[in-house]
Amino acid sequence: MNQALKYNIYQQHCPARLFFEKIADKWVLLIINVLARETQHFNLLKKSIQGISPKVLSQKLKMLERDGFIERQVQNTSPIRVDYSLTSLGLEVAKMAYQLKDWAETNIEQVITAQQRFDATQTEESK
Amino acid sequence: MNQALKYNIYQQHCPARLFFEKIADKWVLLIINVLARETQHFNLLKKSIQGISPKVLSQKLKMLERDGFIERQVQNTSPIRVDYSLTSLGLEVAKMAYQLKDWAETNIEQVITAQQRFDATQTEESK
DNA sequence: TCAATTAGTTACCAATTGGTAACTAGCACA
DNA sequence: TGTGCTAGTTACCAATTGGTAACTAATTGA
Repeated sequence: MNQALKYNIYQQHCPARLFFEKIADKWVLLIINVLARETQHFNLLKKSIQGISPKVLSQKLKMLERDGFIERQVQNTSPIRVDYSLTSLGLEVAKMAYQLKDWAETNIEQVITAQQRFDATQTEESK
Repeated sequence: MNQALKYNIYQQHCPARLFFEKIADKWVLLIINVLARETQHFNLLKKSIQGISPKVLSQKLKMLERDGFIERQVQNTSPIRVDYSLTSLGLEVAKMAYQLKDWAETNIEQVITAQQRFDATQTEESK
């Protein structure tokens, strides 16, 4: 059976749609991008992703662990350290997350140009 | 100059980060996926993407047009019809949006399995 | 003249999301 | 015993996001 027929993100209550909504999230994609570089612990992640609060980071990590994208490993060091790393499933999402990140960083100038062009025609029209 | 050094999505106020946050959005990715199949007009888009309200659709389309991802063309039919289609810039994002959609639809079952496994260990622990 | 169709827009409200700051818990070191 | 470190959690509040329903505007055909 074709998966594409079974699950459809355009359908509001389809499990694939609900899941799609979860990964189409800035914090999730940023976290996955950081973990794709290397295993990190909580405070390092917080430092890497500027602007994320411990509350949100904790929530997203929990969700990502439950979904099977990341692995949480408590290290018996002192003070305690908890390592987060991508699973093989998470690594697959990381490829796409990286493409988005890379695209954003290399094409942002084109977007800014488009915005300026658009804004210029808008003020033109309102004359 | 290396673009990767100039723009960095991990930095909170970097233009690339702001832009990344805009495309890491479920409605945006759904709209782009629909338009990647074929040019559509407003009501067709609304029908295709179950659960989107006209307000949100209108807002996102305006943003996507300003950013240079889609083109808005008013057709001189009666009643009026407005066609939305991807630009070449939009087509690039569409490739990534499609990968995410496809991945979600084909791998959702693995995620559900992971969730069940996780939930089982959690109730185990709370005994 | 009135209903229908397309493409929105608007006001108002509800839900979700996220920030802040202070807190807990366990352990080590001075 | 008290301070510092890690890894969170919690309560409370603010901001953002989104839904609903009713509305506009232009045009066509009955």
